[in-house]
Amino acid sequence: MVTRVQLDISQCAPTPGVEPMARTKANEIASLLKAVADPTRLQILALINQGENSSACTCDLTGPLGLSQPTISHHMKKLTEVGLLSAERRGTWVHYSVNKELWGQIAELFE
Amino acid sequence: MVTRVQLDISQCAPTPGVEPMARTKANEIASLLKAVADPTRLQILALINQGENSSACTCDLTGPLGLSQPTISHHMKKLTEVGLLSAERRGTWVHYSVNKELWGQIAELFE
DNA sequence: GTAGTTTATAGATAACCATCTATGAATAGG
DNA sequence: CCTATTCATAGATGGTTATCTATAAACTAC
Repeated sequence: MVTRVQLDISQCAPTPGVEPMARTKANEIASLLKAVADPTRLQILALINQGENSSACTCDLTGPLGLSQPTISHHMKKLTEVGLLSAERRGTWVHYSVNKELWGQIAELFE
Repeated sequence: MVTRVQLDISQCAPTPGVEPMARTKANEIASLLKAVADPTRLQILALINQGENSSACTCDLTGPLGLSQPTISHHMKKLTEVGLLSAERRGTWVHYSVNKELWGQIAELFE
């Protein structure tokens, strides 16, 4: 007796063998993108990239962005946590600069 | 009488003339990135790009992602609203495909 | 028409997040 | 020591969102 493979095209049948992106990897990428997907943080990153030496301190940003110092500090922390900003203390000031390598790796996700 | 510009380097003085990215533009970009900055939607986009003809319907995704149909539908709507997915109805099914141009424009934001 | 299948919507809930005010910690200069 | 400046943290609040169940809408086939 010959067994036939029944192809039921009237039912929804996802392509077999197609595995979704691993959830852990998706979570990692999403965390990175979440850090950038905020209007204020986009403005912050643009402002830092705009500066002469590509760095800025918190107090440089409160004025132009019209936000309180704790709010800016909150955003700097978010960006630092994912590695997009690196912080360096020079006396009273903390200078933040953009991690260009990670910045470029985001671009590669969409190529 | 000559007026001197007083340079007080002990105070925080943001570089004059440096204007932040326009808030409206920042909001637009953030909306687009927010749509992508979700682990489930990253998996959805990867699955669609993985398919043979780069398209998929909702019912193809519920199984592999382990989520309910309304949840998938919710995510498809989010992605469609920002233009990252386009929907085409063929009979009972709705086929979604990725807008490659917009996809590439995201990459350009990080170059 | 009825029945089955796929997609969309409505409503609820729990979790998350951007912002504020108030306060503390760290540093520099007297 | 004290004062001033910069940055970080804690707590509160209003808004957003990812998920579910239940239900409706759209389409196909009989």
